[in-house]
Amino acid sequence: MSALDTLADRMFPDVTHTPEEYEALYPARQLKEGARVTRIAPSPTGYLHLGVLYAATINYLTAKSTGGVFYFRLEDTDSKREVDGGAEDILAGLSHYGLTPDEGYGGPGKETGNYGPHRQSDRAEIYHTYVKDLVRKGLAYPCFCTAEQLNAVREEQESRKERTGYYGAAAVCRRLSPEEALQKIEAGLHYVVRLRSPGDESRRVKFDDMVKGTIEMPENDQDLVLLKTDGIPTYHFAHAIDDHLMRTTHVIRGDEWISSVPIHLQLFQVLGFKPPKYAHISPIMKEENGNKRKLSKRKDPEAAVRYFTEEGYPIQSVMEYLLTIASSGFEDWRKCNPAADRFSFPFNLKKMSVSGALFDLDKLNDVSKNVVSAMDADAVTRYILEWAAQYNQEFHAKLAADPVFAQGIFSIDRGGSKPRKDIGKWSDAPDYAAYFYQRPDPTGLEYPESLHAADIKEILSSYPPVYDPSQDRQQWFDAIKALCPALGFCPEVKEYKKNPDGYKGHAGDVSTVLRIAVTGRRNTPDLCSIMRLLGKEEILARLQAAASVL
RNA sequence: GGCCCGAUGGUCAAGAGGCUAAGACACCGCCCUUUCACGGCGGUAACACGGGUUCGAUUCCCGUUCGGGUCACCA
Repeated sequence: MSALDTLADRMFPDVTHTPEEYEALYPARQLKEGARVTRIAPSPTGYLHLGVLYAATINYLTAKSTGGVFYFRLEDTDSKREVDGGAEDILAGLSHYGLTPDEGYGGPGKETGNYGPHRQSDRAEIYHTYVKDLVRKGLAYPCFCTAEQLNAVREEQESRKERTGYYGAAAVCRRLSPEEALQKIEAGLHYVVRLRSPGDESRRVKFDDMVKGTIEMPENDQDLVLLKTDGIPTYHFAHAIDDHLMRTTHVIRGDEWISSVPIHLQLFQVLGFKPPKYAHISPIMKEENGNKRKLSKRKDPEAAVRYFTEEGYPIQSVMEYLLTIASSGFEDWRKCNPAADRFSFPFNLKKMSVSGALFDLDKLNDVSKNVVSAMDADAVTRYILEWAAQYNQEFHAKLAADPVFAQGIFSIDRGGSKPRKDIGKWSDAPDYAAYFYQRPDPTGLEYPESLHAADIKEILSSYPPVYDPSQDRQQWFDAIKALCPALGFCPEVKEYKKNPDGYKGHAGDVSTVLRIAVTGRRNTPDLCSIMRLLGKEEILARLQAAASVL
């Protein structure tokens, strides 16, 4: 038995399996040619972030469009930063947006697929098996340097303006013999396990990134940490092991990882794995003081996907917006295929934008108004009810008290070839519907300045007798026109414009006065429909209240 | 600072060695119209800078500037 074997056994006495066994346990997937296996592998350090949803969308689309597999892996190797319920929130959020993984970690005790476990904290044995093998082969070694020592080395390197890190002369533990290392372990010293990097900084690695193109960088020569003191792997090592064993074909992740690719490639090489294809996507940015920066969980409310749910953006809207950012062709495709399932969009990683897009709320709102305008009243009412139950109970109580009336509100001017686009998110609804539930304050009404109070009062008092709820839109307006001559108003707007001085105003002004008295607003959807919904009694009461204060 | 990546209107973006440099959002104007919204029409607004290569660069090359990322026992 060699000294390295002894060392390896001493370091990992509990490892009973071999890498070969795991290779056999997780065989290559039997998928059709071209099928891509992708994944979303968030770490539960907070709630679902827009960036994660975005990356998940792209991974999902990539897998689905090729008949592949999209799975979920939980990267919970940093217990210090873990947030309670984070994993569940992320999982629930993804499903909510239609990105349900085909396999993976599904919550406490829930695992699907043949390539698990997918929670890294459940994979310690696997990682240890591979590290042990590396130690035995002399490709990894224990390092006993303390944080203080490491800091001292770094400062030294900085003062000499050298590249910092654990490499070359700084890599003291690399030069320990297996016997010396064993001795330190026996002495009870804590250690991490480092890779014995075969890299050379003067050589260059080249790789093809599916979105950024060909990239060339110096080779990695850092003896990076594989296993932390607590025996838990670092991201880099876990990435290599997991994505290999889970047979990921395409690693699609944020471009903050791009500078680590030389490390990852080296890891795959040392472990004897075939590396996956990489696609590094640009993050969604935010503008601040004229500069771009990544959307920040702390500073930007819209970074949390929860924000969109709370604001009441339909899931379709958020997804469509994400897709327009992800692929410039999406909007055109959507225009040609208005009803198509968004996931049937022929997505292509190579057409993704290379630089990060600024998050544009205006654009989201526009996308969302289009989405909402295509829904029927039934759906809109249902969604608003659902949203309000959660985020605006007072409003919910009003709607729920009379669902038919509520649906009536959202039916006005809906449907047809030119639907209204007033509502972009459900939180717009309370204000949109306010006057249906509350009489305007008669003393606060603002009428057009061109009209005299006396004329307004006359309009208000002469209208009630001609109002009949059974009138259709045309009859309703004809009745208003018929009232005009006696009031000194011109029934026809066009005619009025030819001779403005001959009248006090026109039929439109008359209806505006009624509109204001009934709704308290100058701008509303079709007044005739509003009146019919409100009911004659209510209308008369509102008109009278308005007239009484003049 | 080292190493990577990037740069087309305010934003998102097509584009290609020669075009009047698309389109969408936002903004402005006009039309339609009982208000608003919708819709239609039109408008303001861009190839970061300096060198090359070329008959001709916004497009290719180099440099500069600016922006972004990364340099952990975090992911």
